[in-house]
Amino acid sequence: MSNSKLYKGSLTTIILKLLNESDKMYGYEITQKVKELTKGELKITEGALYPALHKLEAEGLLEVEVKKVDNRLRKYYRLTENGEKETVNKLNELANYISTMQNLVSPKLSLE
Amino acid sequence: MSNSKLYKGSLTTIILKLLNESDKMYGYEITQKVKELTKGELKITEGALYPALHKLEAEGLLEVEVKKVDNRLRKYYRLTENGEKETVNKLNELANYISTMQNLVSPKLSLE
DNA sequence: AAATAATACATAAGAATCTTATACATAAGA
DNA sequence: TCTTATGTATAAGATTCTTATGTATTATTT
Repeated sequence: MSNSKLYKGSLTTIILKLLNESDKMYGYEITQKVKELTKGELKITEGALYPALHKLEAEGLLEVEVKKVDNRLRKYYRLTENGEKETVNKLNELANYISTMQNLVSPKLSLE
Repeated sequence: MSNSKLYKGSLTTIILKLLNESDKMYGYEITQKVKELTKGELKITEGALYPALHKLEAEGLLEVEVKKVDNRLRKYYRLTENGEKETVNKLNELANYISTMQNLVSPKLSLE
């Protein structure tokens, strides 16, 4: 995803949030969207993406619709009801993470 | 560390930053400090911490000083010169990560 | 006095997530 | 024609963490 290890664990959050905005998306589209939105900072590899999508589907957070476009296969994913709930959870977790980490690394206001 | 998977990959950054502030610390002290600073949000387990410290030492980012206090062993860690440089890198990576993720998940300002 | 919690370190098996490599297939561009 | 782009998929290996276990001393509680 990036040379930084911090992105480890973030992929699910990213997928859910993008699907929450875009209604339905297919895998390759997600990789391109992320590359575009982050101006190349973050590149989702297929080896990470597809297993993640399959897992989310298996967990009932995503549902699939297969389409053939230009004689090529596309698997469109969209959030299920549980998927929408989980999106809220994941976004809260991200906000918490950011807050906690900022608190940990920001120079403390010293009272001495 | 937490029920949230987002913390995966953050431990090194946390350790380096704490040592950057506190000059020298020992492992158990780090776990307590993190618990205190995050008000219990984040608990560093020994199974994660000690291997991480050993790895940082092996990489030459930390150096160790063993002391006996109250007949109990303490291994004080402090940043080496390279460790200080790497701390800067890690903090930049964190700032980048936060910025990128906020950009990804924040509702976009639509121009349409 | 005895049991438990706290302090202090360590490692090993397994889970989870990602990288890297490979595979297949079609369409578009050089 | 060869490479790049589009599109999905999996498998081996690396990395990081969880959970469990082990050892040892000191402090606290029962």
